Amino acid sequence: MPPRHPPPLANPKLAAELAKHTFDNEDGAEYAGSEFGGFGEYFRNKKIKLQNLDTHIRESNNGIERPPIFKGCIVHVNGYTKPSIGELHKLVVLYGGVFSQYMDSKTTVTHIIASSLTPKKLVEFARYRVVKPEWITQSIEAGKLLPWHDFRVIQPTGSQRRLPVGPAINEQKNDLRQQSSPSHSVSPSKSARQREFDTPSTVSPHLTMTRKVSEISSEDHNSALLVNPNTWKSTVLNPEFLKTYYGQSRLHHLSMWKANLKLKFQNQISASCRPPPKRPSDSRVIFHVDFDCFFASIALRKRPQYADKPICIGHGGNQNSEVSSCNYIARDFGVRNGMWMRRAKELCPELICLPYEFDAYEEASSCMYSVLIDVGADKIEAVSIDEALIDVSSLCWSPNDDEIQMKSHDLAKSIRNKVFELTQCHVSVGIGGNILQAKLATKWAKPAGQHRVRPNEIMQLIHGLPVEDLPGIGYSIGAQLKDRFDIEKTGDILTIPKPILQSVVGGKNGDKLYSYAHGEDAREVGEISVRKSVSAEVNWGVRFATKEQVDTFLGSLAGELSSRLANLNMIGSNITLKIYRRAENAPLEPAKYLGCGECDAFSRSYTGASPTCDPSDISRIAIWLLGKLQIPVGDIRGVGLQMTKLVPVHGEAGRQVTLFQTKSGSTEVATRTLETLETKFEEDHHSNLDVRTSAEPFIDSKDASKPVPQYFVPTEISEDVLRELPLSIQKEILWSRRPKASSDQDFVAKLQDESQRIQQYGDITAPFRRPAKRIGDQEANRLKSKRTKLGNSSKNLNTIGCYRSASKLPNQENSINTDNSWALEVDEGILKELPQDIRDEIHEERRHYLLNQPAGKAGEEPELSNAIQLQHPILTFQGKNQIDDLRDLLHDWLSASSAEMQGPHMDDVHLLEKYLYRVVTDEVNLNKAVELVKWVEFQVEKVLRERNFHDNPVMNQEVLFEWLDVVDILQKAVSTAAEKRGIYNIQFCC
DNA sequence: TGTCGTCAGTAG
DNA sequence: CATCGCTACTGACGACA
Repeated sequence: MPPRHPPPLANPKLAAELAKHTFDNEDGAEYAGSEFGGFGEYFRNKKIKLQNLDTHIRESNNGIERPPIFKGCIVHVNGYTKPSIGELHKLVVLYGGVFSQYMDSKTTVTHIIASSLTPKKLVEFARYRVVKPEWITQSIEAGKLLPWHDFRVIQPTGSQRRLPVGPAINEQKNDLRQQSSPSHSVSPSKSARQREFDTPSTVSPHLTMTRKVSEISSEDHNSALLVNPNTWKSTVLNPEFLKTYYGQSRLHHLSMWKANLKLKFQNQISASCRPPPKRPSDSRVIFHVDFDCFFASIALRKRPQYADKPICIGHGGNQNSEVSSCNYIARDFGVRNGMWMRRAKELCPELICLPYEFDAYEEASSCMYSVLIDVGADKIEAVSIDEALIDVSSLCWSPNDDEIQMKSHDLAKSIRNKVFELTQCHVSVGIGGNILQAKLATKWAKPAGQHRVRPNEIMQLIHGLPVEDLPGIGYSIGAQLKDRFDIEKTGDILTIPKPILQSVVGGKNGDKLYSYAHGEDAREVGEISVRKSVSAEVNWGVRFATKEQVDTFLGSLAGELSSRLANLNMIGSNITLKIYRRAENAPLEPAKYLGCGECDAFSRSYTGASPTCDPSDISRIAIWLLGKLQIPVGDIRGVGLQMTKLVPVHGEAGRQVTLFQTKSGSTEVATRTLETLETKFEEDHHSNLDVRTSAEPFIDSKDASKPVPQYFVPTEISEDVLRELPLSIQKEILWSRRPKASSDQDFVAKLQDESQRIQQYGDITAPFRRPAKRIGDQEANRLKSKRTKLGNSSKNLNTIGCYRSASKLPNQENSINTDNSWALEVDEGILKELPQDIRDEIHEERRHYLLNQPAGKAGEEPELSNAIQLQHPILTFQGKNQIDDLRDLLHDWLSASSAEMQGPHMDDVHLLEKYLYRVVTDEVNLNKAVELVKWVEFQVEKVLRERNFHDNPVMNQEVLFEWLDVVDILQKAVSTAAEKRGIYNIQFCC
């Protein structure tokens, strides 16, 4: 047994954490006197302890005088840093500064040290001096406090998006990046040691040239890159991409295999009528069966000549491909899975790289599983293609431990022999009293062996293991434990009071660590779990130069997701788009060919009222979601689509499947799955089922000839999205939105009140009915000539680069729309009216927007009609959409009404009001709306002046007020709409 | 207090 | 030439009602 509770002060980092910890409001039972005698009392006064710690630091460097470089500085460290938080603490204190452990005291903190910040922290710390750790180390080297500006992590606004990428600066940034936090990287599980090679390597001479030009856009860069047809073929622009990519991606295969196997064995369990006997948790025998370096072993079957040579599996033997598996000879050289080939070859120059054989893996795997099925275990759980758990308690357990030892060894031996017979590959078997123990035992079993962890050995065995060997503990948590507590071994976990541990790694992780450190594991083999998400993503070969390319690829990815859902007979109502964006300081091309390099991840999701698996629904939603992210298309390095809130397709199970490309046989699998899933769903997801049953029926259910449609019908879908949907669905949505009790006061409610308007005034709904894909050429040309008046911005408007979302969903409407494209169309006349600061802001937005437009390929101007419909719709009112026609219309309306001595008809006013509102928000033409309001005002005054001249002045005054009210209402609508887009103080002076 | 959206981490 | 950096799940945390 490891010492459970050594004196805390033996470990300075722990002492620091303890000192930070507040013991208020915690159940004292966890560390009552008997367990952690004196802790609470000893650390009652945190400040004293901190001072003690700092004194301790100063004294430990006996006598050496150090300049008080950081005098007056109060320094706080955020996230992982190199040097670590502990070392920085020491340095700051040694050189005269004060170290602040507390986040909540950041108001008094003078500097925050961080290698990099998550996007959230970037915002949170925007007002603080956030500096790289080098500020500390270099200041000490220089012997004086260096200006913090030179080390800032957050660049001042204005230059955030585009930094000059001249070679010298780039080089420096790469240096910094190598030390940056893994939390910022796409693959945090990769060690920093490996990632440091993820720096730009050889690029084509052409690209090298372009990189020397400052201010080159990522879109231009991509255009240049894609000129090479071979490169183009490897990217997502190739229509064949998904097929070839997924065919060759090891990680894709691993994930798919895992999911399929899991499903298969869960079905088998639920299909078997005999429920396995429930056993107490202390009388179980679990086997963990695992192929030894699976891929490598398979490769060697056909190539026995390499059996005694170091080999590995990867795509091509070149520098930046990843080692996916390697044999034990290669491991002796230090080669590891996931390592880049270049590094592996450095470690082992003789290393031979062999190709993948995905089909062979499946075959060998199924042999192993057939052996395991024949064992007659109580339960079986597929962990992955090469790894499984079986619960053999019925076969092996006995009150006598020696008997368990004997029985389990015989069984393990026979499993290993049978699998080897069938596959010529070795499996190792780990045996233990729970999953944790079995998996750990496998480490001792390998290679080609078996090992059982006896109950009396378990603690001793576990306590010397690196914490990362525990399930669920990876690179990140491991690093935190090392940084914060200086802990690397599992046994040391128990030296930390649980609440303090939890304050660092989180509550659940803390619990898990504690029970694992005691050798306990509550999980059971073959636990049934319902699939909660289906997703498809690509983070390699993603290079876009235009928005059209992104849309097309999102379409393909939506198709992929749709067909995966269909194969599972699933539909879902929540779609999440995930985007990897090239990190601020990352080079335009990472070291890995077409890799994503260092990225920031963003996601946006949308929940509809009823589930779907329709590819065009998914595609439209995805495109719309991307609009919310405002990411320059050239910086997109990864795209993912995920469907959640899943429900199984009821009834005609086969029908949905046949709508999509389906592998032969998968229908059968899916159908078998169905009952299991539905049963499970009804147990687990009552509320989810409600979603479907409560949705509006879109097609008369009495019409039995039609299939029940699974349309995706968001209740609060934006008009943007609505317009993109097929006409039939649009109508159904409008119907489902039919008015309940609409208050005259509630403008928004009136906007929802569509269906009545359809009947009364057909024209107002014209924008909904317009097939968004088809705008007539005539109309497009007229629009073009109109747009040209905006001057040199017209090209950018039409070629598109930045996504936009004109309207947002309720609850997601933030104070200011971050879309800055609106700035382009603010009328110069209006601009003059605005206060100076707002004018500046608009100019800045214009600059920013234009800067972020990817230039279309020279000589390949996208088709105008196509480009326009991607921009925004031209809304029609009573059949008119051109400003002059509309003026005529309004003129006639006013003249006719006033000729009859009438005030306005309020229905007409509301229609116009709504139209103008949407001209601003959806058509994104503030100028047009303002001009129309001015026109109405002008007409009102003019017409009424004329009437005044002839008729009863008293009558006319009442009517006059009514009409002036109309002007007021319209002005308000336009102002409100403009504010929604972040434009204030609109002037309506005629 | 519960629910939702987003982000991060993990395994194989 | 290169290269094929996926996917399902859990958990934390802040915003919101």
